[in-house]
Amino acid sequence: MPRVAGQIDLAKSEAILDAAGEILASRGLGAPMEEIARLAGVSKQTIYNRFGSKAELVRALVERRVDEITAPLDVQGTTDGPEAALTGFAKVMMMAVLTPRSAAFMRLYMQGAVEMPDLAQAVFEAGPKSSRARLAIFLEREAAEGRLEIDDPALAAEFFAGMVVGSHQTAILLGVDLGLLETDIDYIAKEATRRFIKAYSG
Amino acid sequence: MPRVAGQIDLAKSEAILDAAGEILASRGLGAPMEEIARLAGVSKQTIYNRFGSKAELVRALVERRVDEITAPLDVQGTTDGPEAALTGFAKVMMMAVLTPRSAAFMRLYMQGAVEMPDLAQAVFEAGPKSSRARLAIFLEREAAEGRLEIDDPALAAEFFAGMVVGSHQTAILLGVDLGLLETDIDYIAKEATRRFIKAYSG
DNA sequence: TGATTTATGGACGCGAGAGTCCACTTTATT
DNA sequence: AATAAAGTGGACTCTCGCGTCCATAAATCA
Repeated sequence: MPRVAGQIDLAKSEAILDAAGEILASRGLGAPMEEIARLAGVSKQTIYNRFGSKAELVRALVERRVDEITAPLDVQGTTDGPEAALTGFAKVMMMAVLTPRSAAFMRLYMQGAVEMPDLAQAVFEAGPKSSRARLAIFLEREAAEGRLEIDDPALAAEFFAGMVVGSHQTAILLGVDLGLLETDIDYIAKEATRRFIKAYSG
Repeated sequence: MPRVAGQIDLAKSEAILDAAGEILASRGLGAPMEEIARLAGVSKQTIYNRFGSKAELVRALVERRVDEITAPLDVQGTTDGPEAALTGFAKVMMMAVLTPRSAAFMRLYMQGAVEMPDLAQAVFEAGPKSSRARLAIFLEREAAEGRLEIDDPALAAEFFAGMVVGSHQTAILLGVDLGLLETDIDYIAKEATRRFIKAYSG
């Protein structure tokens, strides 16, 4: 008989979300649906068929992105002291935060913070909060094994993350290009690690 | 003869800017001019007579605000070590950054970063950049007088400011209420100062 | 008082973008 | 081939907000 119901092309939904991310991140929440449809190679109606409304599309987009950013920021402990792990964490974190792309997304979330508070909350928990929490766990372990002296691991994690990201994040969110090179990132990561360990040694 | 030209009520312009700040900060750049006019107790036409366009109004608003935020973040050095000065700086900074009002303004600037890059740049230089610069000067002085050992004062200033503001800024920009009390701010300021000094002692 | 400037407020033109409608085409299934 | 679901594209409605226009009303000077 006929084509069976619910047989939609999942790749097309992905294409729509990709396009939405591209357009919305660069032009803000006000960007028109027409453009998203055009970039996705899809008719506007198809977007509405699948997502219902612009708000729902944004919701789906953020939820997918949340899954993406949760993963990479783990802290691998080694036996030869916390230096390497902290420096590695610092580098990954800077990379994650300071690319124009993630800055554009962050601006998008912040713009939506008023209209869609629950989404912004989810982003915060999947991003900054969870990465700090993992770092705190790592620090607690290091402290337990006597390599550092930390009374408040959560606060220490905040401090380290803050040192690393610092005002660079504010700058890039304001669209100011600081022109950080890979060597700068290396330097900052190493120096932050060195000072942090000094601050938390017995 | 007639009323002489250019005899406009300056207080009215202030009222317009106040209202614009209030409305735009809370509702974003998309908020309608009608509301600003209503809150200012002024007709819409008057706003256009004085500012010409919405973009110009925003420009004037940001320029005024830039003047306001440049002032307070000075670092008062004392002879009895850097603790008090740093803790004071930390508290002022947290207060300045973490109020809902300044967060709303920051969101506004970030939203405008795409359309009005020069404005966002001005905000960055008047705010984060200048406060770090002042802190760096203070640290350099402390180092020169042998109370701290700092090879890179600018980076050290970034570190301290980052420790203090940390992820709280990201959170509040995302509209997440961390419920920081005055005692929490005290605790963070003191702990950050303590660790920072430990990290930068000979 | 009379001339002139500024302010009011409400109506209006205009463009833009969300979401809908619909006739038609494509795609998959039996 | 016949059938039904999913997609297309373009026209369409509706709402909203910017910016303008204008007739009228204060305010300010000589």
